[in-house]
Amino acid sequence: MNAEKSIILKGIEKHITLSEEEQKHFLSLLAPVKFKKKYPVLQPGEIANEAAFVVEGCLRSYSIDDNGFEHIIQFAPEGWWMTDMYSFISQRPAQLYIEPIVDTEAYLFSRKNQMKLFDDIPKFERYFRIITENSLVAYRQRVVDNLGLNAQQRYEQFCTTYPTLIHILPQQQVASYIGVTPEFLSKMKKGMMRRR
Amino acid sequence: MNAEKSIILKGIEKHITLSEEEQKHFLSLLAPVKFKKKYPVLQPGEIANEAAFVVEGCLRSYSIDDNGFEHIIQFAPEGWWMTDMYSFISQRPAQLYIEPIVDTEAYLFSRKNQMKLFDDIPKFERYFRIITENSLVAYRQRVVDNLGLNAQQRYEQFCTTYPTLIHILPQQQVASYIGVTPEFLSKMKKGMMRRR
DNA sequence: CGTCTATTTGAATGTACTCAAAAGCGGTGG
DNA sequence: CCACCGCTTTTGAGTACATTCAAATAGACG
Repeated sequence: MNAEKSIILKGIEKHITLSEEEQKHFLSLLAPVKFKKKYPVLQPGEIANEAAFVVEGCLRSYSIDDNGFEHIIQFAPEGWWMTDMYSFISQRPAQLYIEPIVDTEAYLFSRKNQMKLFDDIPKFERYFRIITENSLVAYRQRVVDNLGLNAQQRYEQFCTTYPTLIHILPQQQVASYIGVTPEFLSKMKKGMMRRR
Repeated sequence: MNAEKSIILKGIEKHITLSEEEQKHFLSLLAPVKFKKKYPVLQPGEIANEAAFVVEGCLRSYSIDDNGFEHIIQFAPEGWWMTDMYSFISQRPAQLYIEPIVDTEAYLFSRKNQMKLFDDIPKFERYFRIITENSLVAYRQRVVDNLGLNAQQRYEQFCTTYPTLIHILPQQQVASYIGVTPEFLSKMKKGMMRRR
């Protein structure tokens, strides 16, 4: 058991307690992978057989609309899970792209292994229930913000929610996440400067 | 066990198998309630101690933004669960309003009972994991739609997703859900008529 | 019926987008 | 070390989609 793997166990042990045995068993179901920046981890139409737990780097998921514009749905920095949840749970064709924004190390965990794990060690069902609940709340907040905030407020919200990412990401990707054009985000920031 | 209660068991038995005993035990944790239209089931600041399973009627959850505008986050017709998930799982003050759009019958299920049930009958953890996964996917789709579709497309999306609700709801609530003003929705529909 | 609320309509306005071009920035190779 | 290339960000003018506000009309309910 190497040092990297323990980061995922730390996250799990916040929610459930595992024996040595159980830890080992779980880790044996993970496949370590390294993705180069921009490697197409998942594309619409493919099946998301795995979820990825990010150990180092950062993944993003995004959709492309009728006019060819990208819309970023989620970022997954270290310690976060990423998948196309729709495809992962239904094993139907994915709707999203998943792509590293920098060189990224992750563990892949297959739906098949997950299902088996739930039967073998029911405690894991609890862990995934909890992180799914949390993720649900995050998406709901996003809906609330998209409906109730203007572009300026969504940008401020983003800065407080992802204080780290804001320095790492190209502005276009921030724009894509909050739902404005890169040009407009640029103008907005200029406007914010003036006012202080 | 009355006829009404079986609708909730039917939903559950799509995902897990329960003995007579277990069914009875679960039902004993539910508190039947009747809400008159517009009764304030939950308000921001309160704690969502319970989730509600709708047996008859329909609930809605919504937020109110800085300018006093309502934004509908979710509808829960018969057979759906409704709560302020953020408050329910964290037991912190809610951010949403929950309100019946018509007289509504429901079962209340407390977080406390849920936690205990998970320990007593772990199978239930699976049921709630699954419906949380599904709900997560629905929210994610909403985010994708909000970012990638224009008002017209969001309206069409709504009509195909909630073909039943469209006839029941006042148009303002449809407008509030898809994120436009009632005036604009009205104009949009007129525009759609013309084109055919 | 009459009142209250929901919907429609229109004109003026605003927020954010489009398109085009210029400026900035980082990496790479001569 | 600097020149050049590609990519990101900025800037500006014109435009579009959706909102605002006000008023008229239609519907629902007691």
